[in-house]
Amino acid sequence: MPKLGMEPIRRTALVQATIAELASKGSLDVTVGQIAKRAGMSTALAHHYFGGKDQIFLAAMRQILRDFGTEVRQGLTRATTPKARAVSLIEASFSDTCFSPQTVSAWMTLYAQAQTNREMLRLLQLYQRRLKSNLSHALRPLTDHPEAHAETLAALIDGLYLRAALSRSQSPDAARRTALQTLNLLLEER
Amino acid sequence: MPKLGMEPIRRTALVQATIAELASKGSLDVTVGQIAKRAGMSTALAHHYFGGKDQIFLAAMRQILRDFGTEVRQGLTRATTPKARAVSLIEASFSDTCFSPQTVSAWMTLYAQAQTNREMLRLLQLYQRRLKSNLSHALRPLTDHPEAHAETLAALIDGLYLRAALSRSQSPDAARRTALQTLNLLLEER
Amino acid sequence: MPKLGMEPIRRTALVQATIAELASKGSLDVTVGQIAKRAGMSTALAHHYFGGKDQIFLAAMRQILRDFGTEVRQGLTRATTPKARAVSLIEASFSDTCFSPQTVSAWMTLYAQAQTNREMLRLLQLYQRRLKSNLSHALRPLTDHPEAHAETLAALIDGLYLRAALSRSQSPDAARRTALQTLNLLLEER
Amino acid sequence: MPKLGMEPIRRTALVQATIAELASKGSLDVTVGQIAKRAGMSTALAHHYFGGKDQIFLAAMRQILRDFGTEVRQGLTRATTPKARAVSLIEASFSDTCFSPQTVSAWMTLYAQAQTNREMLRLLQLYQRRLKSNLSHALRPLTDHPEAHAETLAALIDGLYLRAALSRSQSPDAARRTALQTLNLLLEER
DNA sequence: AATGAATGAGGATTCATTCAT
DNA sequence: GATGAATGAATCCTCATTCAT
Repeated sequence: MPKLGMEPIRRTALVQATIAELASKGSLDVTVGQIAKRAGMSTALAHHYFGGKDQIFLAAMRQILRDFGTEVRQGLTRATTPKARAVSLIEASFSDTCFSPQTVSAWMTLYAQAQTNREMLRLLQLYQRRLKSNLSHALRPLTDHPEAHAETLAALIDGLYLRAALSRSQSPDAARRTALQTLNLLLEER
Repeated sequence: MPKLGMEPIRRTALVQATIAELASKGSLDVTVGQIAKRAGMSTALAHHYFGGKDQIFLAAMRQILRDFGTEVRQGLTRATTPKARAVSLIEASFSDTCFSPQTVSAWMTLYAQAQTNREMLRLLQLYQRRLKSNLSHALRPLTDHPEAHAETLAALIDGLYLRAALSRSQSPDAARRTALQTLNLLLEER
Repeated sequence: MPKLGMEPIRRTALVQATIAELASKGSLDVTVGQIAKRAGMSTALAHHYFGGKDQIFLAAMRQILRDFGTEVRQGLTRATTPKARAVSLIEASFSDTCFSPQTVSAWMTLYAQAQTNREMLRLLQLYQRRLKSNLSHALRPLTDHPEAHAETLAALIDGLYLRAALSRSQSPDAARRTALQTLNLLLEER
Repeated sequence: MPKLGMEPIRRTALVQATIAELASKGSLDVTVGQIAKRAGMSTALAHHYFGGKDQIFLAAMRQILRDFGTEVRQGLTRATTPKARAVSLIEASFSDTCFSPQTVSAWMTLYAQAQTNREMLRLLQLYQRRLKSNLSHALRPLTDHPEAHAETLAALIDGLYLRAALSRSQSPDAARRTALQTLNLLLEER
């Protein structure tokens, strides 16, 4: 019997390498060769396990979103009140990991690719729906317009993230504060 | 005898062609060859006038932002009250032209490129600063926190645009309404 | 304990798979991976039993010629007169099996490969000699020039086959009739 | 103005190089790189002028058929009687150039490719139709069955060529004689 | 001013084959 | 006997860029 069970190991390694390479290059211009090299294997093996560059990329994006989702869920678990749940969603969106180079790169990749790549678009929409649904669920006990406010907050979070991640005109911290203030404003409304 | 004054004509043609190509491809995968062909000249000439692909792209981005800026300024001119000025800024951000394929493509390009390309980043920051400054200027007579509210609105606009442009989970129209409602909310606050 | 007698089973399976794959692809562009998969084993095992792709192909060609040979012999057995023997040779050459996709593919492969592959050439020559020898043997009681006529008929059969197999400008049936008419003509000669 | 008119030169060079490479390799396994190198240019240029490997190959095949066609036409021009025309067609089919390595390779390529490549098939059919039509035209004054006899002779020519070209069991000369004898036989028939 | 010509460098992908288990 | 693992080498193709005219 041959060496067994390498597939998950290799796939994981490739996904990690993709994320790392994405971060170090800071752009989408990452070749399968670079990824494979970083993952310690031949390009042929990378293709063998993923079928193609697109799928490697997709797997990397999925991983990043999965990690983010885990963080979000942990925050929600710790929160005991509806308000605390909303706050935790905002804080997860501006955590340090969200601003690591690879995560920023990945998000920008996702935005750029979503225009042409069906799967990427689906992935992005999944995230967007989840954020909004989490927010509206948290806001339901607190306002008469949970849906509308969730939409506002979700968009605000994305916009603040974009500005903080790319232009540094605002620090992540300031972005988080702005989001929290808007949350308060939305809830105070009579 | 050489034709005189060709430079601005050629440059304009190339910029227009870049924007058009960006729109039709819906992605950054546009080659100099395609651009030059659409502009009715050789790739060599395109290089001659711009020096390289990056600079052609940059010029195209600049043009798009310039066009957007013009639209914004026209809206501001027509507005007679501070509130109307703020509304016009929002409306300009969700106008039809902003959602044309080429503009969406251009914005995503800008976000993606801003990570690695210094000039692209500068351009993006320029837009961001201008939007915020326009907003805060409009809000100044209306609120005690023009800066903070401008920041909030600017980010919200970007986030709503992103969602409306990419995922169609929201229509441009709904995005505009959300922004306007938030504007009202911010101004109603005592 | 090792399974015994697997070798012939595996080899047969691979040969059949090769022929099938040749047919479904309709060309020589068949990979060892595809063959092995169809045969239900790993590529490594295919190599283990055959040593290399060339030998797998060769074995497949041999099998096809062997099958054809069997058909020919059965036809000859059923024929009771010299003329009937000649007719049966012609009919075997234009039987349905000869025009099945895999057989056509195999013949073209053989012709193409014969230029560079010694074994393939030998195989082709074997077939050609056998056809001519079968024909001349059948014609011997019927004509003064069995060798010459056999050569003519053999070439005619190959040429008609080629035309019918590839271009469909002629149906297999028409090809057979043409060959039979020429046979008659050759025998009528005084 | 740039260096002009290179296109036909380059295309010709590539076609010649393809034919030469086909001959020296004796098989279809010829890469664009090898062809380009032999033609003294980069692979990129080869692609530039032809668009792809298939089209380079196709152009080479066309050239070979064109050359053959020219030879045929010259033979026909010199022939003064119908019989002489038929003879000249046969002789053109077994001329020395037809048996040069590159021509043989090209024919085998054509047969093999015709199965999958639409254009190659069309080319082959073109040749087959032309040969038959030339033959039937020549035979018309000489027999009551020009069509049938043309078909027989065309197929016989192809079959004899195949045997002479590949297996050397027969010399080109013997093949020609066999074809001529069959021609006589077909015309003597009452 | 303008361009056809030309290429080097690289990139995704494929595949026959080998090896350790 | 059997196979998953792994790869080197090759192939087609693309593209930004340069150059001579």
